[in-house]
Amino acid sequence: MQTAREIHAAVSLRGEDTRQRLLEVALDIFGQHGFDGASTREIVQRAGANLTAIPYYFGSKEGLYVAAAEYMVTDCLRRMTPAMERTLREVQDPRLSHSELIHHLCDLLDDFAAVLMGPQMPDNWSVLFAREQMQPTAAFDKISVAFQPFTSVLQEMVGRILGQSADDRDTRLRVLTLFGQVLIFRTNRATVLRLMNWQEFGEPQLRAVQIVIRKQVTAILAKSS
Amino acid sequence: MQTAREIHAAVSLRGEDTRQRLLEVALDIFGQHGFDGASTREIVQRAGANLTAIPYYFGSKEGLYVAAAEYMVTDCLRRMTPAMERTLREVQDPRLSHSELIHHLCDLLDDFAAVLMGPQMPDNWSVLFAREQMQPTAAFDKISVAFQPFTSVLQEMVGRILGQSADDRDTRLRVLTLFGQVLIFRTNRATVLRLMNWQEFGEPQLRAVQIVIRKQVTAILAKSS
DNA sequence: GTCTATAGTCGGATAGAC
DNA sequence: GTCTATCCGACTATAGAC
Repeated sequence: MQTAREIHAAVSLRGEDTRQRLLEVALDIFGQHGFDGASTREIVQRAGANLTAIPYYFGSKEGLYVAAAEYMVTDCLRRMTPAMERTLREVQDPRLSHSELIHHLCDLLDDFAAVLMGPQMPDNWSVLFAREQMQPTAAFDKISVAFQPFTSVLQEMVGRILGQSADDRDTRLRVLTLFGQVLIFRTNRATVLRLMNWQEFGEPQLRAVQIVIRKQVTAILAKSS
Repeated sequence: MQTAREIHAAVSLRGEDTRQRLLEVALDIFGQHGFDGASTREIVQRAGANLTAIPYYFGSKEGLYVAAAEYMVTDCLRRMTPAMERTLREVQDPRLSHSELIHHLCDLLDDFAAVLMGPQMPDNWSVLFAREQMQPTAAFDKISVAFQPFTSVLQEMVGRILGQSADDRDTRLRVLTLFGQVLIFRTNRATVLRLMNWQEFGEPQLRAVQIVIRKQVTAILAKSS
């Protein structure tokens, strides 16, 4: 027989579980149809929850949207954390050579590409992310803040490699173009697949992309320039 | 007094005008709210047309969407055409030096950036474009076909500069990363503005971007690499 | 915490007059 | 070609029982 506390705990667990499933399904559907196009009915149906669970847990459809976006960036960052911590450790040594620094930077970008292109990053997430870039909503702040540590690391490394401040305008522009070279394989996937005659974006494709990016980053940051 | 033919011509003109206004407004609103979120009532209201004009001219809401996407790429290409024709003319000379070729390529990318970032390219257009990239609809084919000449030119030039075939896999990947370096300033505008501490994307900002891209493209395609 | 029932709004499409 | 009127389905949010 259950005590009152155990019953309450069980109920809470069930509630947390419902909340979680709603977040996951909502993220998928908001990405697919956009905020306006997404139907709360479809969300609760696929999540196996009741329609009124959305106002109950998230206040409103908009609250659910913001929570889903937050869930997405948290998950992305969690998968980027190991690579970032490794890089921070490697870079602590102040006597690293120019080419060693470039090597560590390329490793970090490799992992970044792997997270972006990997099967763990559903297309629908990217769509939601892209939409927030061009039409920021309340969710954009959460996205932006969460990604700041990552750009900081890149600025530090690029600045050090180029022998200029991490906050230098040129440094920041360079970081953005580095991002761009990786991101296009995500944001313009349809064009990439068509131009490359690829049917899917799997392991071999990721490898090819990583190789080209390494070549280009090395050339861009080479000492002669 | 008007003849029957003149009256008919006037009506046709009015019809064409309504059609045109619907296209322009539809493009803006589809970009802003997505296909599902866009309201035909809002479109006709802002276009000063009647609700039934959409089924009449475009068959359905979906027909209007495809027509609007087609209208967008036609307009973009029209603005890119002068630069492309100039480049094709410049590149005809088979004795161009390595650095001259790079120079012409940079000029083309400059114009590409100007079209992408310029005030003539509304944010909402980019959003529609981005959505089609990740969730292609019937409109994607029209977009894709229209842009093919542009990628062809880039493949030709990059291949020639690197001394390899225009259809080489490495050539195509290089072209994509070149695109990426420019496109990120469009597709991730919110992140760009925040990282650069820019309030808007005007003439000076465009200039700064063009300078960095020239530097990087030159480094990437330098003979030593 | 979860459910049913329902209110109130807005969506796209069509019929038919002019 | 343009308009009014209308159908009917889908939407979010809420009240209130359990």
